[in-house]
Formats: sequence, structure tokens, C-alpha cells
Amino acid sequence: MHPDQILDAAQAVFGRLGVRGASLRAIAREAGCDPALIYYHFEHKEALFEALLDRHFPGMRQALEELADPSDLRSTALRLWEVLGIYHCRLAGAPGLRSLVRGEIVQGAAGLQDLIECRIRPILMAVRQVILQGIQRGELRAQVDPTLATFFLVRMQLEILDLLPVVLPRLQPVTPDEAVRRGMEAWFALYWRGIAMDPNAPLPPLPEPPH
Amino acid sequence: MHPDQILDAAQAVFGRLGVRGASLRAIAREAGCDPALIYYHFEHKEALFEALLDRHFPGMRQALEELADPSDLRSTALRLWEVLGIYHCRLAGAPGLRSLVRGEIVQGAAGLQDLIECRIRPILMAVRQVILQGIQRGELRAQVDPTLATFFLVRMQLEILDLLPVVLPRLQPVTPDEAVRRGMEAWFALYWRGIAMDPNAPLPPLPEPPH
DNA sequence: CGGATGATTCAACGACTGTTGAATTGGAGA
DNA sequence: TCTCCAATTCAACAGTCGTTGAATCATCCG
Repeated sequence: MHPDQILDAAQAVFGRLGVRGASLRAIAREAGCDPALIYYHFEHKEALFEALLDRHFPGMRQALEELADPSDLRSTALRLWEVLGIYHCRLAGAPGLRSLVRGEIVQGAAGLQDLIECRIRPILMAVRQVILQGIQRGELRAQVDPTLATFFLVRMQLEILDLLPVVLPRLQPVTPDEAVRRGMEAWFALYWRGIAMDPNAPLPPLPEPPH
Repeated sequence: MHPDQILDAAQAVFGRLGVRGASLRAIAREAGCDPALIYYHFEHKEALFEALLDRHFPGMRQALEELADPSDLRSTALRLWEVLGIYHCRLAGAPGLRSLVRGEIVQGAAGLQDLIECRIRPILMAVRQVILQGIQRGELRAQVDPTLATFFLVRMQLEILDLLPVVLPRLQPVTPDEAVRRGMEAWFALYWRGIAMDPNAPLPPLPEPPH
């Protein structure tokens, strides 16, 4: 059995139950192997979680750091919309991982928090760079706090991916996928109007985020 | 020992460790009693959580429904700011509660989902009423989707309460309390600009949210 | 003082947890 | 066919969990 198969199982079970709530026996059952085999491929439970992080975050970091290249002269609106698109497609295959990471940040053990921080910080910093460049180019209001604006943009996108497909269909007759699409568009329109130098300038046509 | 003292302890330990991570022995230690005593006052662990829910949600619901009274002619900005204040002070002491509620919504154990939904839906509907009235009074843009706008306002406020005090001090030298205060102000400024009919009209002086 | 009653503790059950050392399998090379 | 080594399983350890029945304590009533 390839370690990746164990990682697949861990991703599924972690996503359902969280790191603390997921037992190695449940992961092994999902993978169809003995719990002890996990210890042959991974040092311990936390290493399993770490390997799971390393499966998704490096690619996302690279995509966002390329986007933050100061020589990219496309409009800030387009680039920030692409931030949402990167979150959307890079994390689409990991339902549960997003909530999982959030949960471990809020109430996880200190070790896990450090594990997560060193992976998330570069990602946040790349988005922050795009916002800083937008301010310097006069496209965004100077009063905007780039750190908080980064937090707002990114956190709400994660809530739209995680929570909205569950919540909105209970309030309106929409499918989960449609909830995400409408949520992203409405959120970006609100956010852009909130930070843009000229809030009434029409948004450029935004490409559909890839799925 | 009064059952409220046990609830206090449960709230504290739930807040530190989450509901799944908090053991009844830890709660008993915090309360200074024997674990078995908890079973004298409460049916089981989940009943502890439910009692905790009923400690916070009814008051919040009432406060928000009063705020949504259509005869309240104060400015929409002021009333929406008060929504944030109500979330802030009513939920200040119950971080574990917020995380658990969100987790149960995302995971979707149907029974608990319904239990939570019947408590949360009236709260969301009250906020939505305020936004609807704002649109009718011409203070908010007609393009604003009131349901999504409610989701955005409330979810971000919860993220500011839960996540920002953990995240921001790792990025900037601020205390957790200061992170919440600055987060709320920056969020409301962005949000208001995003939904207001006239984004450049200065915000009325907003009162300090009570602590 | 005896007794009744509610509050509290004690000790233990069975189930589950992460983890590990020894035993077993399976297949490739000599 | 035998050997060797990696892959995999088995069985068990020590600990924690939620929960419970019996035992103890405190307090009030008669």
C-alpha cells in the first residue's frame, strides 16, 4: 500500500472528525489496512497531518507568490479576484482540510499551531503584497490596513467555500455549487467596493474561477 | 455546589480545548468537584453543552429582534454596528461554543444541525430584517443581497472574535483584545462602504461596543 | 438522639486511544 | 529452493474517556 493511500484516508477522516477526533484505527479502516502500518510509513499521528499540509500548501504558496510579483501590472481587482480563484481551485479537492486547519488554529495544540503558521504566513504575506501594491498604485484607499484587508479577503473566501454551501441551501432554494458561485461574486463586489479608491468604477469582467 | 458553577467550568474548559477535547474530569477539576457530581446535575456531556447554548442564545435572539423593530428609526449604520456589539458582548465568554456550533454546521450531524439551526435562524433573520429596512429606507444599495450580506456581516464578526486574537498577534505586536477592537472597526468600515448607498458619506460616530 | 434525604465522593467498568515489539507474510535475488 | 528484506499484521501496554452503582457526607425534621 502506497503512503498516498493512507494520506487519502487521513484526509477524509481528519476532515470529518478533526485531528483529535480522528483515531488511527478509523484512518486505517478507511484505508483498508492495519493501524500499525501507519507507523511504518509515518512517524506518528501529527506527522500524518503535517504530510497532509505539505500536499496542498506548497503549490498554493507558489501560485500566490507568482501572483504577487510586482511586475504584474494587471488591475488590482483582477489580481485579487484571482486570489479567490486560487483558494477555490487549490483547496477544492480537500473538503474538510480547510475547516480542519481553522479548527487547529483556534483550539489546537501549540505544536500544530506552529506547524500551520509557517505554512500559512507566506500565503498571507503574498496576498498582502498584492494589496500593498494596489495602495501604491493608487487603486486602493490609503486608509486600508493591508494586514486586516488580507485577513478579511481570505477568511471570508474560506467561509464561503466551507459554510455557505451548507447554510445557504437551508435559507434559499439553491444548490451548494451555486451558493459558492453567488457567494464569491457578492463577496468580491462588496469587498472591492469597500477597499477601492473609486468604489463606483465598474469592476472589470472577472473570469470564471476554474473548477 | 450550584449547577451554574459547573456550567462556568464547562464553558471555560470548552473554550480552551473545544467540546470534544474537554474531558469531564478536566471540567470537574476546574469546578473543584468530583466528575460524578456532574452526572448528578446533568444527564450527560451533551446536555452540558445544550445548557450552555440556552445560556447565551435566547438573550441574543431577543436583543437582535428588538434591534430589528421596524419602528427603530436610527441610522442603519448605527444599527448594524450594534449587531456587531451584540455578538461581541453576548458571546465574549463562550469561544468554545462558537467553534463547536460552526463545526457542527460544517460537519453536518443531522440531529445537532437541526438543534442548532432552530436557534441560529431567528438570529440571522433579525439581522436580515435590519438590512432589508436599510434598503427600503434608501440607505443601502438595492443591489445588495440581504441574505448574503447578513452572512458576510455575521460570519466575519465571528471570525474576528475567534480567529483574529490568535492570528493577528502572530503578525503584528498587538494584544488579542486590541486585535478584536481594530478588527471590528476595520471590518465595519469596509463592510459599510461595501453596502452603503453613498460610500463616501462619513460614518456616524460609533459607540464603543460594551465589554 | 435517630432517621431521612439530598449532595458528594469513591472505585470501578468497558470501550477506546496512541504506540510498539514481535511475529508473519510476500516477493525478489542467489 | 533457500535467504533476505521490506511490507504488513497481531497482540498487547498503559493511559484516558464517559458513565454508573454503591458508599459516604452534611443537613434538616421530629
